[in-house]
Amino acid sequence: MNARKIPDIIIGRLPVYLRALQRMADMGLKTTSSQELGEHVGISAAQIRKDISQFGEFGKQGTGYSIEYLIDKLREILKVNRIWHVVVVGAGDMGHALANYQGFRDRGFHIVAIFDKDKDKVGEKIGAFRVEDAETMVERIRELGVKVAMMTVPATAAQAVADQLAQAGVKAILNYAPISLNVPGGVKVQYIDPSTHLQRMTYYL
Amino acid sequence: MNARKIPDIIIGRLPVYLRALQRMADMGLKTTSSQELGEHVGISAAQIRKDISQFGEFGKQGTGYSIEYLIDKLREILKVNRIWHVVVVGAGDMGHALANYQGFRDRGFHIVAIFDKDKDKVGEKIGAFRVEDAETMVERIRELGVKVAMMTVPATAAQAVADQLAQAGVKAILNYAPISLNVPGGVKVQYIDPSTHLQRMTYYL
DNA sequence: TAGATTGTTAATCGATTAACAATC
DNA sequence: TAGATTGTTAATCGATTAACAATC
Repeated sequence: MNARKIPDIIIGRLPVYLRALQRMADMGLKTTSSQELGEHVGISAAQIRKDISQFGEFGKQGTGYSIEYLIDKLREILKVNRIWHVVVVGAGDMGHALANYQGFRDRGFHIVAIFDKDKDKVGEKIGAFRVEDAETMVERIRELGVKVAMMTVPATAAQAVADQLAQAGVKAILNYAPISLNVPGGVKVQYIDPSTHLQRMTYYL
Repeated sequence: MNARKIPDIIIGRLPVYLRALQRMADMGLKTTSSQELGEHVGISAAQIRKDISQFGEFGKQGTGYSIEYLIDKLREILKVNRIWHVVVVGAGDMGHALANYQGFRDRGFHIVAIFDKDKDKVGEKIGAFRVEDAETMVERIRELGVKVAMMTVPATAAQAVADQLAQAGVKAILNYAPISLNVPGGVKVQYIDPSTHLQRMTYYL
C-alpha cells in the first residue's frame, strides 16, 4: 500500500491537514477541496493533492474530499486512530501545563504518569495525577509499555533523561529542553523551544 | 553584505546553531569546527559551513570558528543582540508557564505584559506581572511598541486575537493555539502545538 | 451535459552533498 | 612544514509547481 518511503516533510504536514479537517468537521462541513484546505493551512492546492495521493485515492473528481473519510484515513496513516500512552518528565510549570492540557483529548494521546527528580515534588498532586519519583521511571515506563514521552526538564538534565527514556523503550520524545539531543536510531525527537521559535522570526523584523 | 535573499530554511537552522554554541561557550570551549557543531545538532558539516558562509567568512582554515565570535555574529544576524519586548495573550496554564519561564533571559526576549479576556483573571498576579484586561490590549501594545507576541488562547479565539495583534502592530506571533492562522503580509507566525508534534512521530512507531 | 476537481506527469525550482583549492 | 578546516563550486538529489487528462 504505502510501500514507498514517504518523505519526512510530507509526514510533517499531515497533522496540520488533520487539524484543519477536524476543525472543519466541528463546524459541520462535510466536504472540502484541495483548494479550500490549502487556503486554511497556507499550502498550495497542488501540494496537498500530491501529499494525500501518496497514500491512496481519497478524493473524488468534481466534488473533492469527504472530510470525515479523509480524517479517518489521516488518523490511520499517522497511527492516531488509537490512544498512545504518554509520560511527562519534569513537574515544573511546563509539566503542570501539559498535565492539565485538554488538547490531547481526541488527538490520540493520553498522559499516564508524571515524573520528577525533586523529592519535594514527588507525591504532589497535579490534576488527576500524583508526581512519581524519577528513580522509578525506567521501570514504570517498561511496565506500562509507554512509547511516547514529553520532557520538560532543565537543559543540563535533558541528555541523561533522554538516555533513560531510550533505555526504557520510549521511541518518541517531545523535548521542551533547549538543547539538541543525541538518541539511538529508531528513536524520534521533536523540539519545542519558544526562544528558538521566536528567533526564527526576529530575523525578518 | 547579506544582500541576497536567504532561504527561510537556513534562517530556521541558525537559532539551533546559536543554542548549541552558547552551550559550548557555557562549558568553557573557545573554538569549534563545522564537524563538531554538526555532531551536536545533527546536521552535516558541509551544510553548516554553507549556511554560515551566506553571511560572511566567520571561520579560519585549519582552526575552525571562534565560538564567541560566531555567537556574536549569529545574534547580530538574527537580531537578538538586543532585547525584544514580548506580550503573552492568555493567562491559562501555558500563559503562566511562559511568564515564569527563565529561558528567555539571554536569548533576546523580555515579557512585558500578560493579557486575558476573563475578568476573574484580570488583576491576578503571575510572578512579577499582573494580568491585564484583553480589552486594553491593542492600545497597550501600541503604547509599548511591542512587535512580538505569544498566544496561548483557545483555538476558537485565536484568529480574532491574531487579527487584533496584527492591528496593534505586532509582527511576530508565537501561536500555541491548535489552529492555522491567517495573518497580513509582513506578519510572521510560528506554531507550537504539542499534539501536532507528537503526531509527526507516531507515523514511525 | 457543463463545471469542478482529482490524481499524476513533466518541468522547474531549490536544497544538500561531495570534493577540493585555498590557507591558517 | 604538515595537518586541519574553511569557503565555494559543481553535481546530485529532492521538493514544488504547473498543467491537464480523467472523471465525478
